[in-house]
Amino acid sequence: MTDRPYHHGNLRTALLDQAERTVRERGVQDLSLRELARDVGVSHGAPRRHFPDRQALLDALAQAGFARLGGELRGAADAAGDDFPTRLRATAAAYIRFATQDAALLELMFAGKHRDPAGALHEAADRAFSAMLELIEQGQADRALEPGEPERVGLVLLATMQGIAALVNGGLLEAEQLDGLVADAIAHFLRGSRPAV
Amino acid sequence: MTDRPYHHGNLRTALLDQAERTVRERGVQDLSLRELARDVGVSHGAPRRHFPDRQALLDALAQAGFARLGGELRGAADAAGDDFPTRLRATAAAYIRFATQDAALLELMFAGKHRDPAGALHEAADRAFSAMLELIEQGQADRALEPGEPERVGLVLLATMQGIAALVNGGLLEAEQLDGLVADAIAHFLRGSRPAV
DNA sequence: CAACAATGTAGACGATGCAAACAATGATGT
DNA sequence: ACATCATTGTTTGCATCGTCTACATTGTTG
Repeated sequence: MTDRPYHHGNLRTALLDQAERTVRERGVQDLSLRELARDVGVSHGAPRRHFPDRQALLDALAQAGFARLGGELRGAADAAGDDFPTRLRATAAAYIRFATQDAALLELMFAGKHRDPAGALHEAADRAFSAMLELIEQGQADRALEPGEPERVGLVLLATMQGIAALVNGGLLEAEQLDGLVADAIAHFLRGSRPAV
Repeated sequence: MTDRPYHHGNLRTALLDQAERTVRERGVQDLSLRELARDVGVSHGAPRRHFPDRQALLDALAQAGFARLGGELRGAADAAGDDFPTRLRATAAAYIRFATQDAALLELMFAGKHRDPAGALHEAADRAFSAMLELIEQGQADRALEPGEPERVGLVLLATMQGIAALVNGGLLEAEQLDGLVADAIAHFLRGSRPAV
């Protein structure tokens, strides 16, 4: 019919890219495999070769999202210098930025409807959050945080970030209140885990 | 055709009840208006009289969810006696219980895809969270929390709870770690907002 | 160059959300 | 009591979607 080549070349990544764009603009609900195929210029059955069903595509999207989030968290921390509180604030800001700019994607990552609970997606999440763990360890080494298992205190921090993201994305928090809330939360966190000298 | 009465009597609440059940058991994605109508024993066009489209039904579900959440938070606090930390822990436990038992509903409440950002749903959410605000005020009166705007410190607490819920529901946290994380988070919160006497 | 695997196409099926036309019931005013 | 009217369900139709199967094309490999 058309004169495009029979084989796309890299359909899989093209689909993922376009899917991420559509999810960001219109949400997960509005992501249609058929429309995706149309956007990429391929028949509606083609995506099936790379993603056996819709959920598989969503899982892959979530996994890629964790990879990107981890990179942005590390990048923010690295660019923030050596001072621990500064690094902490920068990492938190990066998390919130990701969460607000890719709200639907974040929702997808935390959807809990995935096919392989203990599989690749979980590993991708752990890799992303290891950036936070390393930050916690630095804080403990700098005696800004009390000693103890980094995982435990890291989870508290992660939960707070994720919760703030949920509030903003849910519309329960005005945009002007966002920065203040993040600052308050970080301050709370630092004071709450300051070692008893 | 069948011998059931032409008018259902209270279709709207019947639909909401069945919808809440289906959402709890199979998630929001699997909620179909047509199946809902079949379950309630009515033609597939009937729900349209009460909910013009699917999103309207979801909005109503979310709104009812906030009402129920608020009730459970208040109930837990009231049943916990007078001691502030005890009340705080009880309220947090109630929040987490709701969040884990009705994970999909909670996701719906925080979905941010609602039709009326500043409307009835927002008010329902505020009413629900006013239970937390009153708790904060008691904590300040008891000098367990530093003085200041209750909204600000309340948001930090709410975000932490919601974040923990997201982690569990997302499968990033094992069930055995849940109670410990909640305890850690509450401890952090109390220490982080203890007044400097 | 011939077999084979990988990749994309085409058509079908059942289910869904939404819309409009129609039917039955309940309420209201006189 | 009865006609009128709004409310509430029913039925039919349509476009879209996800998935499945049979088939076509391309790239690779022995």
